[in-house]
Amino acid sequence: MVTIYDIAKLAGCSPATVSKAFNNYSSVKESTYKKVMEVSESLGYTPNTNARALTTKKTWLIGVLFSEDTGAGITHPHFSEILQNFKMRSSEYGYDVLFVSKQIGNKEASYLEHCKYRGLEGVLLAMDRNHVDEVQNVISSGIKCVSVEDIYPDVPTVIADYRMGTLQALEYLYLLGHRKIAHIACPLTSVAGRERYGAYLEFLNSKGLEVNPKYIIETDVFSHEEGSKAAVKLLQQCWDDLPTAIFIAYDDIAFSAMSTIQSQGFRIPEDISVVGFDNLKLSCYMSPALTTVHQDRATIGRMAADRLIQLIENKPTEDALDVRIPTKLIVRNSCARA
Amino acid sequence: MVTIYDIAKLAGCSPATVSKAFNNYSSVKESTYKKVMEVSESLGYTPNTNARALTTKKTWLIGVLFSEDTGAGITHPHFSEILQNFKMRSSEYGYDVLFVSKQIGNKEASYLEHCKYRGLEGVLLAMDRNHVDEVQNVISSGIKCVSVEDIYPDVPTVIADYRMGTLQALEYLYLLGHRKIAHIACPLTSVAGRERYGAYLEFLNSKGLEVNPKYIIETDVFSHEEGSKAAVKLLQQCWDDLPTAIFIAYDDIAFSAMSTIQSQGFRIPEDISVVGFDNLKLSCYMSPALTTVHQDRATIGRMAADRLIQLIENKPTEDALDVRIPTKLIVRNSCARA
DNA sequence: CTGAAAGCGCTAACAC
DNA sequence: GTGTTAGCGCTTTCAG
Repeated sequence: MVTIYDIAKLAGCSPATVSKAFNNYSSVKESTYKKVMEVSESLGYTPNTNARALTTKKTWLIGVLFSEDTGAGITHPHFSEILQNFKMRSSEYGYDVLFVSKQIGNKEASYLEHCKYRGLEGVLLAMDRNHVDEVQNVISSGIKCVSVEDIYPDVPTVIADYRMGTLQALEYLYLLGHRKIAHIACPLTSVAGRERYGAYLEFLNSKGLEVNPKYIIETDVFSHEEGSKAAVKLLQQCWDDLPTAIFIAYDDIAFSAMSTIQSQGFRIPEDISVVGFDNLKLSCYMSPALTTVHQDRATIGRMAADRLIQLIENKPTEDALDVRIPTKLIVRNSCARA
Repeated sequence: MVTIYDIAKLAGCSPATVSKAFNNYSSVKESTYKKVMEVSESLGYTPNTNARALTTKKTWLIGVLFSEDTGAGITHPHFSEILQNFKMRSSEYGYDVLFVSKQIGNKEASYLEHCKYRGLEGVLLAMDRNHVDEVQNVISSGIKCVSVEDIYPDVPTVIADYRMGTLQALEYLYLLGHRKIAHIACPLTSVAGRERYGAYLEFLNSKGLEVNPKYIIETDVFSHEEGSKAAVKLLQQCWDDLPTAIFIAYDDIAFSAMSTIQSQGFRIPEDISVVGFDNLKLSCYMSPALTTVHQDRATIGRMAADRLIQLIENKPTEDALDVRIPTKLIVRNSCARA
């Protein structure tokens, strides 16, 4: 391994000067800077982060904390896109991204221990409620955090404006004349589930529509399978007074719900209109193409990185603690006039 | 920050002993071991990787190299699932997973420089051909590598058996009586594209079927949009002699191709049968549900981790350089008798 | 079984 | 402008 000592020797200067050259100290003379760079180039020198971090206490390392349950986490198209953008933005600032784990060597460890072990300067939180306590420990430890999935007290949050999106979807259905609008909610343990459900109730209220409990189905997990189950249940429990439209809180669930509804002999949108939420890539290839609420995951990922790094570097910000990214209704073919 | 010195003082022993305790040296007396653990527990001690790595030269760090072009990389459902499993398996062995980037602090760097900078012990390769030279540099540097996407000389590879999968798909169509089988290939710059296309030709040959160039469409990128374009082109160029079945080398492309074919007035499977490849989660929610070739991404991810860590730890292996994971045909509703 | 001491590669005062 | 020196937190001989 090439070190600054090797370079110092060949460049005819001290290790300290080499270090300074690499850290762009203005005091280093132009000519010695060049000499140093020349030599290190020829030796194929790369600085060693571990040594650097040991003295500076700066690791340039950010952790990401994702659920690892099947179907969740980075496997989920929503999060993978956020992660991708988060990673790219972090890199631009010079920070590297590491998966937080529960393992140190061959020992089980807590998330917090792992974060400390690696000297993570900040952590992106994208965990479900299944591990709140552990996550709360990380937050309480003082490590800088930003969340893109759940809401924790005092932790900056970058999430799509779920209320806005829900209202956009429902307003659209309302304009098409729908008054009997059902709702298939995603798990109410999630912010997405709660806020979309809350906005649904708010909307009905604001329009003076009655809240029919039979029109509301709550799913247990974020998964395709749930959609079929929910659709079956919905149709069953209001067979005598079917809704004319369904607002489904999550595209992935909408896909399977649609397919189930169709297999029960209903036409979409002629018999029942459907609006989803998320605008997953495939929603346009459903038949009919799904009308849904788009959320801007690229912006979420990038902005989460911006905020986290602001925090890490103690930069002032004017952003609110809870930042909401505007949504947009994407109209396709899954809705018709009532 | 709590260090071994703090612990040594309180536990009434030397820092060296603390270190030994934490590294499970058998020479440490049971009672002092307990004392050390007790104290470090109460102080909330966590060892510091940077210091550790500096002396041991072992970072317990593995890099993952993914394409960052839109639609590729971890955003791609295929890779995100591989990555998820790779990460989980690596953690079990005590290795942490870091994204390789092209940035060191605020300086642009090569992948190799970044790997050296972070002291990565191994790298998972999942890059497209757009950056072969850079990837080749990493490989040549001696850093241990395993590929799940492309094939590089002397680099262990864990990929699904694309030939097997293709043959399964085509054999099935053949049994249904299809003789005019078209092929929409994914980019031939990829192993997936080449091998599936190659197996397609091999199959036609083996059955004594004529290769009709009009029945073959090559797409340029892995994306939904390509599917529509390819479908339009295919239908156009063999309007007077349509195929009765299409083998589409990639589900994502199949989704949009199907939707385009249907919008042109053809029924699937009555007029045209379709088989895809990959068994993406959503293939069962297409209408009709897509018959496709399943590849076992969980196994690929896990096995890639196993192999990489074997390499890192110089463990002997009996695995071939190029490991192929068996595929399975998943029969749904997109094919009918010819 | 335990401890002293050297050193991993680098940075940061402080002298010069 | 440049060099000397100490030290970051840990592991690892080697004595004892």
